[in-house]
Amino acid sequence: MVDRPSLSKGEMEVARLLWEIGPATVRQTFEALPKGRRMDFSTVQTYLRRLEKKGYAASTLDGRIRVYAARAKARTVIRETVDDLVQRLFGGETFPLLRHLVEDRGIDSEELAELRKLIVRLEKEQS
Amino acid sequence: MVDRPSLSKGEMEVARLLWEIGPATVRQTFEALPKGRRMDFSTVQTYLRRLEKKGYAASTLDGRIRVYAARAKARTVIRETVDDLVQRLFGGETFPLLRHLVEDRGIDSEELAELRKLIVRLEKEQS
DNA sequence: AAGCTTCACGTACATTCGTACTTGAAGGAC
DNA sequence: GTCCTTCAAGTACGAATGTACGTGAAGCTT
Repeated sequence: MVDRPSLSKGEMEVARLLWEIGPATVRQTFEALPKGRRMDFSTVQTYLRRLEKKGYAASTLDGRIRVYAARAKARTVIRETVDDLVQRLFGGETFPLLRHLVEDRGIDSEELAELRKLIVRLEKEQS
Repeated sequence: MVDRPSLSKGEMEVARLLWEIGPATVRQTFEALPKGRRMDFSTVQTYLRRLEKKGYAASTLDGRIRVYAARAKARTVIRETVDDLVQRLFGGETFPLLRHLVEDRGIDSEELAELRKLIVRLEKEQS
């Protein structure tokens, strides 16, 4: 529907923070960065500005402080992003990515159980 | 190990073709593009050149024709790429991506069965 | 042998990206 | 009311990206 330019890697990180902590100031977003991920305050500011320009966020001034809120749903952006990746890296096939995830990277038994539940549910729905 | 600059989206598409069809000339790669994916011959050429420069491919001249071969394994590149995505878009958690794949996008019953087999096998291995 | 076709190779060029720094206003501390 | 801190907003700037075009040599066609 709305056609937005796609997110760059850096923008993605910041968008994720916005989804996680809800509407937030630059500083709050900055502080929500995963420890170990160093990024200048003003870099975060730039990303937020760019997110707004691209239509992924909206901001308002609260007094003299600007507050950013996500405008696109995480689910939607994830779908678009993963679609694109699947196209480019897997030629459009989803399953290889799925297989990669469960085979080639540590999935612990808890997640495995969780996944199994998911599958059982889906199998029921499909029958 | 080898530290390569990451692949851009366009480079990814072309790298995938190289993995798929094996060592290939620019033309062969060009012709392996999915129908519907228009890209100039010389754009493909540029991507192959850049893949080589980044260390993902190697080429040799066969007479006057240059032949490109993948140098990085698909599996490795996929791991790196997906790792990066998971970091940025999911804050490092793999499971949400997995859930997205099975829930939010059509997975048919055949794939579901396949996935189930995978899981059963992994559960055995883990126990 | 003259002309088309196909390459390799170099070059181009606007846009986006990552990553900030600067300036000036507003608030708070003392 | 002076100084320090914190913002917003503007600007910066080289590297990477998407997407080609130009040139000149080699080979193919007739």
